[in-house]
Parts: sequence; C-alpha cells; structure tokens
Amino acid sequence: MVTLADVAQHAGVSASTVSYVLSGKRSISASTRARVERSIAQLGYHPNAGARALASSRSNIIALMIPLRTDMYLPVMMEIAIAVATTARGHGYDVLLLTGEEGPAAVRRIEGSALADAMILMDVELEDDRLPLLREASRPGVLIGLPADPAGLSCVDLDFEAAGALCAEHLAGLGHREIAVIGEAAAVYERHTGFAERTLNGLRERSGELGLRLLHRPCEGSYAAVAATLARVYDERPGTTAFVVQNEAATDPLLALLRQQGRAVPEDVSVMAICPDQLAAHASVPLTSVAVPAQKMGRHAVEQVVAKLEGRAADGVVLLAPELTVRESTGPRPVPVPPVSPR
Amino acid sequence: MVTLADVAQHAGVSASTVSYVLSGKRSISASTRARVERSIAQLGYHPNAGARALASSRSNIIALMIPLRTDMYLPVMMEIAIAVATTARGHGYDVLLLTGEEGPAAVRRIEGSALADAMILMDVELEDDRLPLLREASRPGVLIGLPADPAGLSCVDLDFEAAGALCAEHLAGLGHREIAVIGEAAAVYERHTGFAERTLNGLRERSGELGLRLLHRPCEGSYAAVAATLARVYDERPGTTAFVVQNEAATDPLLALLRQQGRAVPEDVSVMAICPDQLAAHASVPLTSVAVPAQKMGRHAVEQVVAKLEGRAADGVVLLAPELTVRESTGPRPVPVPPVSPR
DNA sequence: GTACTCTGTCGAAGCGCTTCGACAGTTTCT
DNA sequence: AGAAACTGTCGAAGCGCTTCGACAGAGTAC
Repeated sequence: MVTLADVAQHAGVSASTVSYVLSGKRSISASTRARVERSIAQLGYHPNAGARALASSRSNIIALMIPLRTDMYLPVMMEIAIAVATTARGHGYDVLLLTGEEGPAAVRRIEGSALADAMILMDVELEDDRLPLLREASRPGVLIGLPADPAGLSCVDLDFEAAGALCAEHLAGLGHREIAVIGEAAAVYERHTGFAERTLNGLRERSGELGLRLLHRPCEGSYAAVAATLARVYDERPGTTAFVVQNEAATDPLLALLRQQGRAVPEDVSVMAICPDQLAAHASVPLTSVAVPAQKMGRHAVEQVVAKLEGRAADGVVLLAPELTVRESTGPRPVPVPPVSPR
Repeated sequence: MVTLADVAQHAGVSASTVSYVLSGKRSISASTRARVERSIAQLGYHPNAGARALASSRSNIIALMIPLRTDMYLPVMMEIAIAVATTARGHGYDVLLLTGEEGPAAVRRIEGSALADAMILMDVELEDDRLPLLREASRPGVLIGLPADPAGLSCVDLDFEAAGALCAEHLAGLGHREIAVIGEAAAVYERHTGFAERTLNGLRERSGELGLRLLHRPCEGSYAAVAATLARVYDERPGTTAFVVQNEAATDPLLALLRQQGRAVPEDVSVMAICPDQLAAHASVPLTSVAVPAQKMGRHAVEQVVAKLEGRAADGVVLLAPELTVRESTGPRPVPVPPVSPR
C-alpha cells in the first residue's frame, strides 16, 4: 500500500507538500508540482479514503436512498440511480446506495457516522418520516420528489401538475371532450407519494377550464388489471375518446386491448402517456407522451447537492418543465357516427 | 458530534473498553457492557466511519459495479442491486454504487484507496478488462456472470445452459419439432456477455439430442423489431410451432403480434420465456418461463463476498439451477391441418 | 539599506478509532 | 499456600491524512 509519505520521500519533499499538490489549497512551484505528480504516477498512489475522511471530515460520498419496493417503476429508479452515480463521479463523489428499508434510521446513521457528506432521497412521501431528521441534519439533503412541506429542504421533480395540464390541453386541442385517466396502482395513491396526485390535480384543473369530462381510475400494470379497468371505463363513459396513462406498465396492455377490440389508435381513440421517452417511442404505436426525465432529475439532484456542499446554493424547489412529444397515438376526436336509424 | 471518548467518559470507563464493547473482541463484564450500552443509546453515538476504516483497515463497504448501458434489462439490474444492498446491510455492510463507465480504473481506485473491502461486478464480459486487476487485487471480488476464464475468481450466475436445455426439453415433451428462439439484441451477442450464448448452447445441444429444429434470431425489444423478426421466422420456417424468448422487452410485442395474426397461444403456437417471474406472470398470456432469479443472484453474491472477507470461503463458480414454471402459454403441438385438397 | 510583503515549503498536531501489551484482581490447580 | 491461568480493564501507539503556524528566501517599497 503506497502512502503519502512514500510519495513524499520518493519526490524528496515533505508530506504536507504532497498533500497541497493534491488539494491545491496552497501554491506550489511548478517544478515541485511536476516532481510530485511524477512520483504519484510512478508509484500508483491513491489517497486512503478513510484517512482522508478522518482528517478532513469530508468523505466525498453522497448517499442515495432508493425505495425498496420491488413492485413499481423500477426502470425509472434505475435510470435516476445511474444518472446520480455518473454525475456524482464527475464531481469527484462516490455514491452510497441505501434502500428505503432502514427508513429514518438510515438518515441518523449516515449523519452520525459521517459516512456520507450529503444525501439524496428518492420516492419521497408527502409526510415522510425522514424529513424532520433531514432538516436538522448538519449535512445537506436533496429530495427527488415533492413532500407536502418542502420548507428547509431542496427538492427536484418533474412539474407533474403542469404535465397533467399539458395532457389536457393537447387532447382538448384535438377536440376530445371525454377522457379517461389510467393511473398508477391504488397503492401509489395510498402511499401519498404525491406525484400521482399532482398529475391528477393538473389534469382536473385544466380539464375544468377547457370543458373536458375526466374519469380517473387507478390501475395495476398487469394485463388483466388493465382489461378490467378498460371495460369499466367504457361501461361508465361510452363516449370516451382519449386516454391518459400514468403507469408505465399499463401502456402496452392498453394498446393491445384496444387493438383487440377493434379500436384503432389514433383514428378511433387517442392514447397519451406520462412515461420515459424511450418507452413511449418503442410502444406498438409510438406514443404521444410527456416525458418523465429520469436522467435529468438525477443530474439536477447531484448538482444541487454539490452546490450546497460548496456553499453556493440554498434550499429550494426545482420543478422541471414537462415536455410533450407528439408521436402517432393521438389524433383528432373521431366524428361520432350517427346511429343508423331503423326505418 | 459524539465520539468514543464522550461515551467512555459518560460511562466512566476507558475508550478502549467502549471499543471492545462495540466489537466484542475481548470479554467485558455484563455490568460494564450494560453501562456502556446505555451511554451509547443516551448519547446517540455512531462510530465515525472514516476513523474506523483508518484504524482497522476495513471500511465495511462493498462496491457494486453496475453497467452504464441504459438500453437493456434495467429491471433485472435494479432488482439485483436492491437485493445486494439489502443483503449487505444485513451483514453490516454498506454498498457503494459504481457504474461501468470508469471500467478497470474503478477497480484500481477502489483497491488503492481502500474505499471498499470487496467488489461485486455485474455485466461481466467473457474477456473482461477488469478481471486481471481483480485477480491481483488484495480484496475479494465476486462476479455476477461468468467470464471465459473464471480461474481465481468467484462467480454467481444462473446456469443459462441448463435453462436453455430445460426449454428444449419442455417443448420437445409437448411434441414440438420446430422452434424459434427470439434472442437478445445483436449488440448483446457482440459484447460477448456470455449468458446469451450459453443459453443458445444449451438450447442447441439439447435440441440436437431431442431432434428439434432450431432457428435463432437476435432481436431488439421494440415492437417494430419483433414484428420484423417474426415475419422473417415464419417466412423461413413456416412450420414453427413454438417460440423461446430471451429478451424481456420482446415478450409483450410477440404475444400481441401473434394474437393479431390470428394465432392463438397456446393452441396454435407455444411461447416460453427466460425472464424474471414477475414479468412472465403478468404478461397478456401468463408465460411458461424459466426464471432469471435476480434477487437470489444478488443475495448469493453478497454472501459469497462476505464469506470471503471472513476467510471462510474460497473461489468458485456457483451456477444456480434454473426453474421452469409452467403457465398458460405452452401446450401440445397443434395437429397440422391437411390442406383441403381442391377437387 | 531597512522594513515589509509574498511565495513556497516544512514540521507537528490531531482527526476518532482499533489493538497490543500490561496489569490488578480473581479463580483454579496442586 | 504458592504457582498458574484467567478476566476485565486501561494506557498508549499508531492508522494516513489535512491543516495550521512558522519560516527562509526572494521581491518590492521607500
């Protein structure tokens, strides 16, 4: 194991000089710097993380807490996690992966042990147990999601209200009057993760202004569940001409079922989704969608957290503006065919 | 920040005694232990991770290197990652998340900086750059996957050859004679990640023994790609009566397309998949499948790595036996309808 | 030429923990 | 009763690094 002292000896300088070369916190003459850098390279020196953390009280680690739930939108979580890890590395940080399992105790543990310099929390609920602890913590934290009370915290999320509104506008603009929302599984609403409710609020409000009739049904992602929900929708609102889907797993089954029922998309019925772009683009009918920008969210969260660590950012909520991409699954409202009058 | 010394003073003992209470490496009288433990609880003490790592040269961190590729089987990766994190926590370890981006340099960095005590690598290629470094490293490593030469390394993976064989057996047992394999995207084969090739080997070998005709086509997961592949298959082998799918994303499109073409599953054509159980169970036709046991793999990898850290395990390859679950998508080979002879 | 300011380097202290050897006090053996 | 073996606790050293104050030497100001 190569140590700072080894490098110092090899370069013929003192240990502190090597340290200053590494950190840049004091000026070093060009010749000394070069000599030290050569020694570092030759010896293959890497600073010991523990010693560094102990001496500087900075671990250069960011903790990322992901939900444990294995039932839901894993791809989005994974994309965020990868974006977080990649961005963090770019800023010289490593990422510690925590699962939601430990709950608030994890926050305390990280804080107490100085394992990480900061935390990023995913899957935040409206009244999350971890938030009070995070507010008191001496280390910065950033949420991906939006709790009921974001005071004293930094948050990054998609503006789901605006996303909902955007959907309503798009469909209203195409002349639709009755639309159905295929939502997340009921459990998601019960957990009050917020994003689903916010989408719904946005949809409802804008729909009201635009004179759309809205029907919302939570729905599991399985084929059978989508089939049941669809049947119910047409039963309750036969005049439905457009769907908004906010459940990644439900889009494919929905398209398959509509096709099976002889309803052409978008000629007979329009479908739009709130989901990652990749998914929308690869569906059996490329879907008009509002993107869930997983990568961007991960990147923003890290940048926010790093900014706070460097003391050049305050708390605040960042809501990313939703972007609508029109693909092939939405079209004008079909002209209602007048029933053939029996003569 | 509460330190060991604070606890010691509060409990009226020396620092070393507190340390021994924590580690259990020397015997401590029951009364002292109780007193110390009460102080720890009262003060809310957490050992400083950096100091601990420095003094003991063990960080209690396991590094997990996941692929950066955002194109492929993210859910499986995520499931493994979550299982790794959960299991590791159960053994007192935290997990550091690295992306494949850094490549071999990451191995060197972890080794040099003593950031982690051990590494788990995912998405291992047959001739992986990281392996030589890992073999020389002083810290144990475990691969999830199977490289060309596993000598000097520990590996955990599904026995994909056996999985392939199992598929062939199942279909042969139902009387099928011509089967088509819808494989992973061509890029996966080109990358030589191994698992796809191994599956194919298993399928080929057993098919040969059982007199099955096999057709293999790599295929992207998008709807359009599956449609093209399917058309090609029926063009080249009109007598195909069963499909084996090894590409999570392709199953749904395949089922939808078959339905669309008026081919009933399993009456007219059988479909089986190699994919996580959850996915198979929720498809539009519940799929007979060989499970990819993501969680089990993650758990095994951690247990192996912990065993090595504790000096009670050697290198070795663990191939998990595949398990076939018969659901509703496979049935006996349809009786060929003799063409109606024109009279 | 004296007084001052910079610049570049060094030595030493100390971060909070683990661990080794020492040792007082108690048991057990003979 | 004395030797031998434990038990339970303590003090001190040291893990590899950062950082503070000190200081020699060079440059600048008057």
